[in-house]
Amino acid sequence: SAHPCVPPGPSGGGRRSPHHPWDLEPCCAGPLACPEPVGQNKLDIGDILQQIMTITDQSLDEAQAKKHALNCHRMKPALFSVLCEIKEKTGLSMRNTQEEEPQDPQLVRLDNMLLAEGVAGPEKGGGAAAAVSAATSSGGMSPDSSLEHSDYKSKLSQIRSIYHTELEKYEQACTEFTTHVMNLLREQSRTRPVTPREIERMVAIIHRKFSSIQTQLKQSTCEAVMILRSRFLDARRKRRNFSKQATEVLNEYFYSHLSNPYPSEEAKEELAKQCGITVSQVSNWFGNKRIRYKKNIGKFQEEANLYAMKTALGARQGDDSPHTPNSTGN
DNA sequence: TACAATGATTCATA
DNA sequence: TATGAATCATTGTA
Repeated sequence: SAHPCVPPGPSGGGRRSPHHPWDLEPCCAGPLACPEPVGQNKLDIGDILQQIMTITDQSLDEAQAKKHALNCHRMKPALFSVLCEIKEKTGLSMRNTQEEEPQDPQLVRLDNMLLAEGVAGPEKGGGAAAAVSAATSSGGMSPDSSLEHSDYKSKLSQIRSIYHTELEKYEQACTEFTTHVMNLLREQSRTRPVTPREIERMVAIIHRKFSSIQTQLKQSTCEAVMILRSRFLDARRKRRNFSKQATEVLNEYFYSHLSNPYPSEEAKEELAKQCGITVSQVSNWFGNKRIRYKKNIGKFQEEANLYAMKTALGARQGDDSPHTPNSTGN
C-alpha cells in the first residue's frame, strides 16, 4: 500500500543486504560501486548514528577500525553536513553564554605587586631599592646596612629566578597541552563537526585552568617576598641601644615630669633633637618607660631619686640651662 | 648561656 | 589618634 516514492521509516524493516554498510567493511569504491536503493538511505543514517553512539563502548582498536570505516562510508559527507547544521543551530543558543570575562582583580594585584617588588618584569633591583628607601625613611635603618642590603638583594633574586623557572614550566606545559588538545579536536573533526569557535573555547578553558595554577604560583611568590621584606624591614631585628647621653636626657625629662610624663609634641621634638633620635623613638621610649615604671615603681625608685637629685642640683645652681620647657609642672 | 634590659611593633581602647 | 598593654627580637651582662 505504500507509495513507491515514500521510503520506509528508519526503524522499519531492518533486513540488511548482504553487502550492508553496517558490516563496516570500508566501502572505498564509492557509491557507484555499491549502488543502493534510494529508500535505503534513511535506514543507513539511523544505523550510522547507532554505530556512532556505541563507538565509545568499544575497545580502542575496534573503535579505530570503526572510525576508519565510517570515514570512508559513502554516506558520511551527507551525515556530516546534517550534523554541522544541527550543531550550528544549537550553537547559536550558546554563542552568547561565554564571552571574554574581565581580568581577575586578585591576579592584577598580584601582578602589580610582583612588578613593584622587581620579581616580575625586567631585572633592575627596584624592589630592593624600594625596600631600602622605605626602611631608611621609617627611621629604623642604620647607615651601614649595605651588607644586609646585598643579602636582601640576593634572596630576592633567588625568589625571582625560582618564580621565572616555574612560570616558564607552566607556560610550556600549557602550550604542550593546548597543542595536544587542538590536534585531538582536529582529528575528531574528521568524524564529527568541530567548529573553530569550539576549539577556541576549549583553548580558553585550558588557559583558564593553567592561569589558576599560575595565580597560585604568584600568590606563593608574593608571600615569600612579604616574608623577606618583613624580615628585612623589621626594626626589632636591628635594635640598637640609645647612647648613654640620650638615655640620660630622656630620664631627666621623665623623672622631672613624673606626675605627668607626657611630653608635648614640641617637647618630643626638642628631646629628639637633643638625643639624636626620631620623634617616634621618643614616643616609644616614653611609652615603654611609663608602663615599665608603673609596673614596678619600687625597682625604679633608686633611679628616680638619682634624677630628682640631679634636677634639684641643677635648679640650685641657678643656671638657666636649656632644659625642655616644663609641660604641666608640679 | 641564661636572663634582664631595652627599643620596636601590634592591637585594643578611650 | 595617642596611649596602655602585651609581646617580640635583640643587646648587654653576670
